Amino acid sequence: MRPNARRTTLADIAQEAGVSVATVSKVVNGRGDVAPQTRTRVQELLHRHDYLAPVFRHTEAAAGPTIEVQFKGGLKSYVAETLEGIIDSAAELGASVVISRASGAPHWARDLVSAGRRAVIAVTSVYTAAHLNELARSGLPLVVLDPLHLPDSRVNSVGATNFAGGLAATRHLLSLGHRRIAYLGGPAMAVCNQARMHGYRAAMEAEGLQVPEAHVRPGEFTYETGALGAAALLDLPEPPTAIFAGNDEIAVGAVEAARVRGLRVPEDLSVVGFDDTSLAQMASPPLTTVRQPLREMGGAALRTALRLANGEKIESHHIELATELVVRASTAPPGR
Amino acid sequence: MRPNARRTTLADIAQEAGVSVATVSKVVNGRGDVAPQTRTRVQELLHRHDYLAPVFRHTEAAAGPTIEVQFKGGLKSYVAETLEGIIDSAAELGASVVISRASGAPHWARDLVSAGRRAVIAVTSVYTAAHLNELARSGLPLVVLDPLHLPDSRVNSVGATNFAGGLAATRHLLSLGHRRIAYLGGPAMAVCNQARMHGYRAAMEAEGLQVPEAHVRPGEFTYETGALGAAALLDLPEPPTAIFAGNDEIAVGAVEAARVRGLRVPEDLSVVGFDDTSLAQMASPPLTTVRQPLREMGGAALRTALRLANGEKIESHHIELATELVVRASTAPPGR
DNA sequence: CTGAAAGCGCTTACAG
DNA sequence: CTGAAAGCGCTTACAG
Repeated sequence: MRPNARRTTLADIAQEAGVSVATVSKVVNGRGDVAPQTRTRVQELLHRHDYLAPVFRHTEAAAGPTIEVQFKGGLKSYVAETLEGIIDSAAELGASVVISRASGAPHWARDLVSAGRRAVIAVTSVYTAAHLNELARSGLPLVVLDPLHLPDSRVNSVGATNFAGGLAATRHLLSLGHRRIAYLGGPAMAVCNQARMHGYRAAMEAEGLQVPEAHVRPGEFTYETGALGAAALLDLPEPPTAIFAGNDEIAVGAVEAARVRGLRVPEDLSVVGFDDTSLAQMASPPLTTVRQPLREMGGAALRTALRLANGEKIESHHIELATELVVRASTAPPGR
Repeated sequence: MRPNARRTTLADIAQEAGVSVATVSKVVNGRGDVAPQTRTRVQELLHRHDYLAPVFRHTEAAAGPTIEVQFKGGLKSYVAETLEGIIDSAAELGASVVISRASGAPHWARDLVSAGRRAVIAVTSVYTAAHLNELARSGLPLVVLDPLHLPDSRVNSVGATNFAGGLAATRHLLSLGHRRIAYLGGPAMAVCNQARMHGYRAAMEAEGLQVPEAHVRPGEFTYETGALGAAALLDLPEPPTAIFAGNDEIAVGAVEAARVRGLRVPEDLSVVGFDDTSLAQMASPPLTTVRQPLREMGGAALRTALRLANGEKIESHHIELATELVVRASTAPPGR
């Protein structure tokens, strides 16, 4: 960022605001004894001049602005590949990446500001009104990657075209000749899951096919959901000949459920995943899946975070990158 | 770290060293115009009092000391699970984790010091003499996780009992009745690979078995090495009935090579992996493998890094955590 | 609520 | 090489 320019000091701001350095200092440190009007004017100037406390100048000069990436649950392939995209874009743009688990500690956002973080990227997390308030109070910008909620204009988010992906996956199975296709999904409340499922439903309806209730099963984005859900589906009087899974882990669990029952994939059962993490390429058989451009999504989130940290305006509070069907060896025409 | 104690200032050091604050300041900033003797005495005191420049005090108060984790190549399951261990231990001990790819930039170590990093953890990397010199000059402590070189007394490292793991994996296959067992390994120069291979050789020799040259194949720790290597092994006039793979990715590649040839695992071919990453649990069939306690290894590396950052002495420059055989569904007695 | 003044911890030209 | 002195950018009691 601005290589040679002398950094703005409190004195600069004080002069421009027509107040004393002491008053500006109070605003920076959030003391109470400042008139609301004065506070607003000074804050406005601090922001416009991208004022940075001297405690952070040294660090930023050496390692650039630092962005905090928070994740929930395990550091699975999905998160790891997104993180790779974030790290590489950060290296390119001269920023640093701190990684941690999302914490619900009382003043987490203010603590992050004190630690010099310039923005937060949350990977697949739920944010509550309390979270948003805490963030707003701290002034820390947030970018959510693969939001679990509906895009909310108060937060910036990066996702993928989940509906189109669900549609493409299901059409692929239909074009192979499948008619009994089940959907084994993630959490019912997650928007990404809903979009994938509705893409599936849209494709089925367009073909004039009824979806029996038992053929749509929500769950978690885990191997166990895949193994258990597929087992239940295969025990149905009229089992599906193909399963569209909400992500690759579910798909791999479904493949294992088939294997345990002596069914071969794809001869006896076709399976389509979602994400195209390294798991999909290494599954046996390699998985037909819907690719999410995870590294690119990570890169987009990082760039957005940096722009917000610089006080720039963002054109759109939500962007989606294109998904793409990748055909491998886990799908084939239905047997017999 | 030391919650209430007032931090040591330059004035404290100056008084104790019997020099002026200006001189101490010069030492801290590495200026040339200080007598070598004076410099040494002052440096000694700075280190003993754990002097921290004011630019870093604020950050450390809010987020603890920050440790830089560097990896090479992709952020694979192996690295991701280790990183999880590092992150969790850091959260517990109040430290922050910056993650980046290893860079060979000219003054990388000094840049890290300027950015306030207190130590570096390198995951599975090679370090050259140039690296070690750059580090020594910067004074930044290094901990290597799963070193690719022989433990060197100049660097601290954390590993696992690879030889014992190789022995256990091979004995398991022998006890199932296998006699033609092949080793499909990683890079020939990597010590962890060498130790696994020699564990395998030791188990074979103890049983009085000759290992044909063609049954030991080095490669990379990748799926491709597994797929290609297993294909070559299975084309041998007398193919092995079992393969011990240097890691889980190689094992999964071998499973796929078998599937492609119409061979079933474990009925026609047994496969044992190494690491027990999530890949092993999600493979089809689930992989018998040698578990490395990756999270614990990450935690141990983080604790060591923090102790070094605090100027504490470490008892041993290398520690190894125990591996453990995990039997799943990819191994069985040889067929027919 | 505001700001003059004292103070803090550090850095830097410069005289010796 | 060393350090007295001026200066920097900020914070904090405290008087008004």
